[in-house]
Amino acid sequence: MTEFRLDEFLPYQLAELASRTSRGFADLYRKKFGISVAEWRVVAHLSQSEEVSVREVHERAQMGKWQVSRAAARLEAAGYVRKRPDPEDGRLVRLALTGKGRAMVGEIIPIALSYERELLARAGGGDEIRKQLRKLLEALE
Amino acid sequence: MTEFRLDEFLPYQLAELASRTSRGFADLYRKKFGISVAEWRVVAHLSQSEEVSVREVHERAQMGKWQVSRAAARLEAAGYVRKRPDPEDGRLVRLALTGKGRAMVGEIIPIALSYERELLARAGGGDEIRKQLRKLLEALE
DNA sequence: AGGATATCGTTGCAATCGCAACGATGTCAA
DNA sequence: TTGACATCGTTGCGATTGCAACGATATCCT
Repeated sequence: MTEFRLDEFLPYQLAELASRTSRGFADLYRKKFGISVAEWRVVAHLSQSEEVSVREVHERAQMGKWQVSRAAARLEAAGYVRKRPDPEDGRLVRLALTGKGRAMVGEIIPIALSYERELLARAGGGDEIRKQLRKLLEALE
Repeated sequence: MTEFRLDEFLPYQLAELASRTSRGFADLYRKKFGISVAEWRVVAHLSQSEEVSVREVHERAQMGKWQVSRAAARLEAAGYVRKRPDPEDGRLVRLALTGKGRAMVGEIIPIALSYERELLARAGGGDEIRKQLRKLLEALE
């Protein structure tokens, strides 16, 4: 049989890295704000754009649209996000951060950046890692 | 507000890479052999070692032991894996591939390697990517 | 105009997941 | 020996996930 080492296999390594970094970071904000990874992604995306539809987040943040929908519902219930129907297209729902939501994102973003910085520092350097990851991502388009 | 781009954020990029590569590869064997990612990991690990306990797979393959247990149960039902109690320690269950299981792994491994090769080739080179991923993994220990 | 078709967001449901608790077995110490 | 404790693998159960179908709205074509 061809010899094969699972822990040298690229998809396995990536899954490992993803689950560890994602969990490590999520632990930093879940306790403080009670939001999930999906909800974090939505508010992070909303912090870039003033007002966006569910569909846009679904496409740009690579989430299922039902994930966005459910995340938005929870975020609205928690007072972080406001939902209103698009005045021009009744099918669309426009999402935007509330003041409370903006405050939360304003707290999380520095945590995110410092988490990332520390990770890259511990891996030595960082620019080279970013470059290689980008190449991989492009290869998967 | 501090500006922040989700698609430049390391944990997000890694999650993206992991889900795409994992899904892309899984599509290649799920249709043919009807096994899940967890089951693939178990058989891949079994292909390296003659006979191992559930606990060993759980530790080395970074899976919850209940995942290993359930995956092993399904694999046994499908005839890919044999389970028997350890003769020296009645608590342990020793897992091993059957002939059918070895045949399956023998088919999947070349697929895995060629999938990985193509991915790295499309990302240009590959050695540098592997090195950077290893550094990241070490940084997360 | 109006019916067929497409798109958007939501929801019902089944499968999967992780945690915690369990029974079974083994170990250790008194 | 025997009782307390540890470890192994499994399972029950609640939470999360993804898919597919749905109602509502918009667009297109005749």
